[in-house]
Amino acid sequence: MKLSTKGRYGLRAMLDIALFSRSEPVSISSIASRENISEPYLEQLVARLKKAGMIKSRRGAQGGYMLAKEPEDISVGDILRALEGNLDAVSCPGLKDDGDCAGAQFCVTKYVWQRINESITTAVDEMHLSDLIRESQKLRDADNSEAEQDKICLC
Amino acid sequence: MKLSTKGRYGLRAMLDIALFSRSEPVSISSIASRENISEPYLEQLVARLKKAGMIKSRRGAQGGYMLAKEPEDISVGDILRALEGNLDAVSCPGLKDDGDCAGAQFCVTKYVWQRINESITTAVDEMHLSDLIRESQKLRDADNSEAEQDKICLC
DNA sequence: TTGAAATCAAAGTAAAATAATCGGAATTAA
DNA sequence: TTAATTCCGATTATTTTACTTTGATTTCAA
Repeated sequence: MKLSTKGRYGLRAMLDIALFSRSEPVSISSIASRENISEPYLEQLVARLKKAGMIKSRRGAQGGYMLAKEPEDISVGDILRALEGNLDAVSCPGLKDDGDCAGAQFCVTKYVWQRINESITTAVDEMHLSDLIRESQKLRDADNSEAEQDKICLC
Repeated sequence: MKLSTKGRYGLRAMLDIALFSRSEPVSISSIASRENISEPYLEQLVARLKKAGMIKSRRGAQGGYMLAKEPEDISVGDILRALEGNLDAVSCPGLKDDGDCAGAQFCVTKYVWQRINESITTAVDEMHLSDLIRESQKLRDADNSEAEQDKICLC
């Protein structure tokens, strides 16, 4: 029932790209050092995000990654699904119309799984990258100290 | 992000006990054969449920398990937590007041994890064993066929 | 034109979590 | 007493996760 590092690191990477690729693409190595993720592992995550069409790349020197869509058109659910696959807590065939489950007719627990799945889906799909960017700005604005903003959270 | 068999089998076992231990306790072996779960594995699950105080046992011949509380006082969340442990999708120290996370001050993703965790908690805590019993009755009442009610769902 | 900077791709590995299995001791109703 | 049952701890097998490794390909810039 845990979100793996794929989802956690990947969402941070996505936000990093959103924040730092305004004019120029950002390289894997710069994301990796800012976010404290190993470069080769980050490569895999970024590959999934690209395959899902939410970032685009420029190869070669001075290359890197940037968003492929507007931040308000990228939901947290899109990002997590690209990284983790289906987010359903239970993938129950009885929940699909065409699903073949011998006992679906008398199955009660399927309603439980459905309710849990729906609550997760609703939560992740109503948050967007644009919300995170805005929230991030707010936190930095509120901070009037000389605090080291380089201390990062690994969640 | 998946619920393991512990949670899935365990909830079915719990509902089985609720439905079949009205007068006499039900044995591991009878639950196992009805629900199609291996006996030794089911033992482990039932041990967790007992430790959490939601079922009680009678040892020896004719022994078995029965509910330790009223079905309306047992939430699906209680059951799943007894089996799976904490249901939080991300256990982020920055979310707790006393949690020490160097970067919590500028962490934005923690709001995402919090929102997901809350949605799961709300969903599982508002469903109770009594709801499942009622739903189960409804399905059987609605069924006027001679259908084999022994075909079970493994979810 | 050439070398460095980068993405791209696929395979391999170590550790952890999950899902069981197994053997036997303790308890109790008949 | 005996058969049925819970209880308990240890062990093993399988799967998933979290990386690492290797090497190729593309592109820019000096």
